[in-house]
Amino acid sequence: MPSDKNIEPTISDGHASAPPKAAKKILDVAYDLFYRRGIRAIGVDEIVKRAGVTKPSLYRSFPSKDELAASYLRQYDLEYWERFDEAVAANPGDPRAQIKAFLTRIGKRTQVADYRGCGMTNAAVEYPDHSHPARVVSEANKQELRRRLRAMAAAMGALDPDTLGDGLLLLIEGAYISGQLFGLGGPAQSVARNADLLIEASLKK
Amino acid sequence: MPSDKNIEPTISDGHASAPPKAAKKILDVAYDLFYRRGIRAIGVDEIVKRAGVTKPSLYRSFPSKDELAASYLRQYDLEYWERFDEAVAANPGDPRAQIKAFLTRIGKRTQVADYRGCGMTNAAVEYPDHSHPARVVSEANKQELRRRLRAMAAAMGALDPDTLGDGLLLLIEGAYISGQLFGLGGPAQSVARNADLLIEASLKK
DNA sequence: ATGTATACGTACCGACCGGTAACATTGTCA
DNA sequence: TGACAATGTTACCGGTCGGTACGTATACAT
Repeated sequence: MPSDKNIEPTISDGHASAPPKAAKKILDVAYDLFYRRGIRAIGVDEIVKRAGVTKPSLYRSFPSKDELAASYLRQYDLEYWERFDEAVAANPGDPRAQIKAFLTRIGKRTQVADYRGCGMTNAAVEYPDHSHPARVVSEANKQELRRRLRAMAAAMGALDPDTLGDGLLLLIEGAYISGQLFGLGGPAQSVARNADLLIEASLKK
Repeated sequence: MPSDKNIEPTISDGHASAPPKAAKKILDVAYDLFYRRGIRAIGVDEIVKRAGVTKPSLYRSFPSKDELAASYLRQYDLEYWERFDEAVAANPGDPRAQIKAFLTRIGKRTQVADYRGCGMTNAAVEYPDHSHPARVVSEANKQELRRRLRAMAAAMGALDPDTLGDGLLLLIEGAYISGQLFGLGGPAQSVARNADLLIEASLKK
């Protein structure tokens, strides 16, 4: 599989004005459009038009639209764990506070009129086929999220860490979805409070 | 808006062999395909082919594909509240048991390899535009679900009924989504247990 | 200056999208 | 038998889909 054609193999861009790299512009535009309006809803023509490039440029950097969608999600994955790790780093050694910080942030992000939820979740809904490149990335992201939540539930001292970890995952996914369903004033604003109640009820006495 | 062309306005079908009604076959096939594979993923050609009818027949009964999708969701809505009311009727006067029965059922339904979640939720993810006919139906269904859950939380005697109702909604949506993300053995199997823990932690002492 | 490699643009492909026009066929009831 | 409504048949529309063949421009090394 010679798919070495991806992003930024160039040197180090030492001095001024390196060529803006068509592939990067394409991925940036695709990221925005795929996330906001859905992958199936966006055609490659619109992507190249908004990126100011042409279609062959897209297909020189990405083997197919499906693979471009997978690249979008790989980028999303990176930024997702950045946000997660920020909440963790802000509360060292206190998994319960880490969760609370992460969920408070999610709860806030959902409180805008056009919130679009989680790009990973949305992609999985759009592509039920488990072998689709985008879905493969999405499922891996969710498996990792589950793993981390269960580990943190164990670190909190939960009676049944796997159940608590999964409960937190359900609340998080519920926040992503109901955030885009209800918009402002929706149920997602209470995700941190509900999570804390669930944690309290799940700890060893 | 003369959209009186829908389903079954015919008399009572007293005796044998009423014409099988193309509109019903179309809606049945569309229901199955839209739900299992997504609305955007299915073209009208495939629907009419699988239904054994022709395209003009579809457009005589439904003004557009978008409206057919909305009709699919209206049918989904009917069956959704049937299932909900079953769980309610099975536990008269006991809202906590009603919730538990409903969530136990959801948890079980998610435990198959190709579970596809909630048709309402999926449609909202596919159509971010709030004015889309399918999304209008979806949002109405979720508003009603929220209303009922909050009312039941109040009937349980929760300290903060709106927060508990919303927490249950988050768990339910999380179960729908993680059911299709993880399949067998996923977090959705614990939705009833987590809901019961959350309820326990939310009641007046 | 010239070769070479890489990045880009023009123009095009067949297939499918949702949707329609015009007409033939059928079954049902009066 | 005749009239009506529902369905089927065939052919078609413009637009968009994802994807590509092929020629051109630019940059750099020699």
